[in-house]
This record gives sequence, C-alpha cells and structure tokens, in this order.
Amino acid sequence: MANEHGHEPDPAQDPAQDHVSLIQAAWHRERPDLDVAPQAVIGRLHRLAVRLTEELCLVYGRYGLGEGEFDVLATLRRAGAPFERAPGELAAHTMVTTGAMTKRVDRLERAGLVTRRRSEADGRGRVVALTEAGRRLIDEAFTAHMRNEHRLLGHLSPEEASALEVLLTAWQRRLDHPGPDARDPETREPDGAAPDGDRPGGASPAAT
Amino acid sequence: MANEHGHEPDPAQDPAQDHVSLIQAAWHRERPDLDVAPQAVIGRLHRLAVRLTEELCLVYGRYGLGEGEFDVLATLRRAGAPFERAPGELAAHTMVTTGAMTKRVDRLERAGLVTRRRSEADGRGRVVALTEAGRRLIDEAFTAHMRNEHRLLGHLSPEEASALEVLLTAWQRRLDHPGPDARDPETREPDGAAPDGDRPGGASPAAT
DNA sequence: ACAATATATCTTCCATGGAAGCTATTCGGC
DNA sequence: GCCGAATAGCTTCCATGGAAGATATATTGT
Repeated sequence: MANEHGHEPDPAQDPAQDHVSLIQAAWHRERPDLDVAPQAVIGRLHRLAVRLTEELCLVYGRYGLGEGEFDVLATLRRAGAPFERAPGELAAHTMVTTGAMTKRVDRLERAGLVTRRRSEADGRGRVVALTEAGRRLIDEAFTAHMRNEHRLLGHLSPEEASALEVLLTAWQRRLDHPGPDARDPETREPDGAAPDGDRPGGASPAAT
Repeated sequence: MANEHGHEPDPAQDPAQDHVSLIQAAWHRERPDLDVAPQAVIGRLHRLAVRLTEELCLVYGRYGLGEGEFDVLATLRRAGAPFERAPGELAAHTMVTTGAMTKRVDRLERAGLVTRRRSEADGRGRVVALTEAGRRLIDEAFTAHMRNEHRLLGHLSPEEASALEVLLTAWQRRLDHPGPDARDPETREPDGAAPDGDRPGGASPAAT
C-alpha cells in the first residue's frame, strides 16, 4: 500500500535496495539535472538516528520517562554529588531553551524526582537537585539504557564501530570549526547559512 | 557558564575533547561500573544528526516551509507527474501518523501548494496533488536543499563519505533484518524491545 | 546611591505531532 | 443483498518545545 504509481518497490522485499536508494532513484528520474549523491550519507544518517532514538525511548519509557526528562536526570546524575545544576546549565547541556527546561523541571518536580530551590549566591538563580528517588531511578534507568546501547551497537563489529566513531567525530568537528575551507567553493551555498547562531550549544541530547 | 562544578570544560577551547567524550568522562567518574563506550558512536551520531537537521531546516525556512511541509512536497514531487499521492501514502513515506499528515496537508492546502480531492476509485480515499505553485516552489527549494547538502557533505573527503555511507547502510540493514544473530548474547537486552512494532515504516523524513 | 543594563528564570502563546476514537466507505462471507 | 470487519481519513485532546516578553535580581557607570 505505498506504490500505486509503481515506483519505489518495497525495500523489505529486496534487501539490496534500501529506502534511501529508492528515493535517490526517484529523484534521478524526476530531476536528472541534480546530483543527489549527498542523500546517500545525510539521508541515511538521519534515518538511522531516528531509528536509534526510537529504540532508546522505549527504554526511557519503561521507567516512566520521556527523552527530555531522562536527559535532565542523566545530566544531574553525571554532575556528581550533590547532583545539582542551575536550570540554565541544564538547558545548555541538553540543548533546549530555558523555557523548555522550566517545563521539564516542573514535570520532574511533580514526580518527586528533583527539587527546586533558590540559589543562595544569586537571587535570580535556582538550583535543581536530584532527590533520593530521582537518583535511584536514573541509576537504574541509565544502567538499562547502556545495556540497550550495547545491544544496538552490537550490530557492528568493533572495527566498524571504531571507524564510524572516527568519521562522525571528524565531521562534527569540521562543522563546528570550519577550518581552512575544506569544501569545493563551486558547490558552496551563496547566501550563507548563519555561521553559527547562538543555539543552546550545550552538551548533548540523548547522547546522555 | 556551564562548569560551576569544574567538570566538563568547554570543548570549544580544547578541540581535542568534544562534548561526547566529556560526557563519557563524567560517567566514567560517576559510574565506573558501566561501560559507556557505545556513547562514542550513538551519542555522536545523534548529535551530528541534530546539527545537520538544523542546517537543513534553515534552507526550508527560506522557502516558508517547515521540515514536515518540505517532506510532503518533496514526496509528491518525486512521485512524478501528475504529482499525486493518497494521504496515507504520504504519511507512510514521511514517517508520521495519518493524523499529523492531515494537518500538514491542511497547511499546504491553505498555502495553495497542494489540492485535496476525493478519490474516484475509493470513496474513503483522498488524493493530494501538487498545484503548479507547489511544483515550482518545491523544485526551487529542493535545488537549494541539494546545494546545502553538498555544502555540508563537503566537509568530508569522497573516501570518508563513501566509508560513512557503507557503515550507515550496513547498520540500518542489520537493525531492520536482524539476521543470524550478529551481536554478543552476553550484552543482549533481556526483555526484548518490541521486535518491530507497526511504526509508520515508510520511506524517509528529511532524507527527502 | 541611582539609573541603565544585563542576567536567570518563568510565563504565555503558538506550532507541531502522537494517541485514540469517529465517520464514511469498501470488502467478505453468508 | 446484508451485516460485520477492515480501511482511509479526519477530529479531538494532550504532550512537548520554541519565541518572545515579563519579572526579579545583580552589576556597572557615574
């Protein structure tokens, strides 16, 4: 029920062709003037990331947590005793706005997993801290989370995993520090895509 | 403003340490009982995917489109003339629920980029079709999108891009077709994470 | 000390998508 | 042909997060 036009046969039936290559074939047919080669990497990276995130969320859910809440608890936990952080820090580390963090902390506070108090040093600031229940929960959930990540990564050999890590690290680094122009000026985007706005820029979501 | 505890120094100052490795170091300190090695790959994959998606969305935005709308228009466009699809097909291809697709098509219809009519063959069905304005817009936006993807992929050498594509493709395939158990049974998740629910399972989001 | 500005958090409103249920239509077995 | 099941799309309600502004406190220059 997805091929009324006869295009894009179901890849589940032909393991040699995945979704992305079918998409590329369709574009090549419709827009032969374009070189859609980058989709082979970017499209697959995107799809794989979505898939992995779904798998990770299944585990979070078993502990009654969403991705956002898990991320906040994990950030507090790895901060070390006494497991405290300012909302602004948490927002930066988990790459969301402070408004979103307010709501995440609201939910966690309601669930009794964190407490919120005023900062003694700075009247504007607040301090979010793990409760004993919160620490117990995140320790348990994170243990299961790592089991899950081991399972997912188990599909790759140690050599493949290592090679992938190297490539991903290099790409991210080059995106963050656009050193001596490494790309073909011919294919460059004319009107620049904001060098690097002031995004949260913190540590990591779901990297946990 | 993110290291009050002295942990996790800003990686922007030390290019040798990225966010993920700092997170790993923190976990190793707090939970030495866990092997957090998988984060090196899964965490970086996640972060890179988020980063790339942000970059892609900047281009969609220049054409007044969100990621969802861009995806729908692109799916219709690459279907080929007469650029028509049923809402259910679009939902499957773009990996969202039919409810979400209803709203996406609502927005696109309001913008005059697609039309919606009853199916002649099946009274329950609808047919979503690109308007002339819609076709012109997505052709222009997709051209810019590919320029953007070329720019982003330009940070990798052809050899790196190729190697990355191979690894991503293999991992995705093994996740989809868990063939002759390729992973260490020792680290396997006990209570299975649903073998493969009935997720939309369509073609691709943002792979476009 | 006071005004102007900066900062940290929170509040409000909006955009987007999922879950579950509703309606209309089609299909299948009798 | 008719009734129950299946199907397609839509509606409603809720969850989550962003954007922008509001509020309270801190800092700085004079």
